[in-house]
Amino acid sequence: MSSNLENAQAQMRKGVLEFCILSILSRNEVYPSDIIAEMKASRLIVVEGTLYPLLTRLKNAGLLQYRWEESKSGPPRKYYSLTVEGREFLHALQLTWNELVEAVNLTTKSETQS
Amino acid sequence: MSSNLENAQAQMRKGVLEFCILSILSRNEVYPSDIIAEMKASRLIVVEGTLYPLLTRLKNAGLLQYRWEESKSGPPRKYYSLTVEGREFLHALQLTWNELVEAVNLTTKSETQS
DNA sequence: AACACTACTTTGCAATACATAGTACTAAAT
DNA sequence: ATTTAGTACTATGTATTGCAAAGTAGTGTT
Repeated sequence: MSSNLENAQAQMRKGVLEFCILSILSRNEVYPSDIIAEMKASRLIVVEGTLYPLLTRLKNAGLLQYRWEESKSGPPRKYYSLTVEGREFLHALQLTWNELVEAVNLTTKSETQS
Repeated sequence: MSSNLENAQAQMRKGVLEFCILSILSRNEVYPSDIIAEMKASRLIVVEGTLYPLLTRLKNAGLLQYRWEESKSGPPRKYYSLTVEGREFLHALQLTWNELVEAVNLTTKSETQS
């Protein structure tokens, strides 16, 4: 059983997961392990069991596409990239994120005033 | 059926829900309708069916306390406030939020570099 | 007494992150 | 050539939790 704090912190991270993954894909065509590495470098942990189904979901929604590529060190990899629709989607999420940051700052930093 | 975009946007907001509610309670002793009004003013929507169970959960976790207060215009109200433990919890969440904003900015704004 | 308004509670559902286990391909070791 | 290790992708079950919707109850007005 995990603590309340860990739960709440995880909740926060969950909210931006999709957004971050799409952002990473908007810069590079990468395969899942690359994404995990990049997110870990930014202190945003993702694990396989989360990422693979999420990528499939985004692909089925028409936001992502992939191509197979051979690998020297194992089975072939799925290299993902954004579709046109995916780019529009990402743009909308970026706006939402900016608004959210502003809203949270309002809520958490404003003083009582009558 | 709601769109993918609405889903993703809602996910983002969910992540900060607990944090914002605790923040509001750290400034004022308020009852649930006050919280709903404040969050709506900051463009963060919460509805009764979400808020009431959440407050109960936080209270059971020892982060909140409440006292009953009579109302002129209806049934008595539960006025909530943070416990000492709740304040510590909120402080930890504030740190997490700051780190998250930084991490997201890293992930979404950094350019490809080799 | 009936109705409206406000406040709080409960129930069931849907979305989804995660742990875990499983499949499959490649390369190296024996 | 078969086994073993490493990598990549897939599938399944569970727990959390936000929300819609329906229900209960107190107060004041008509």
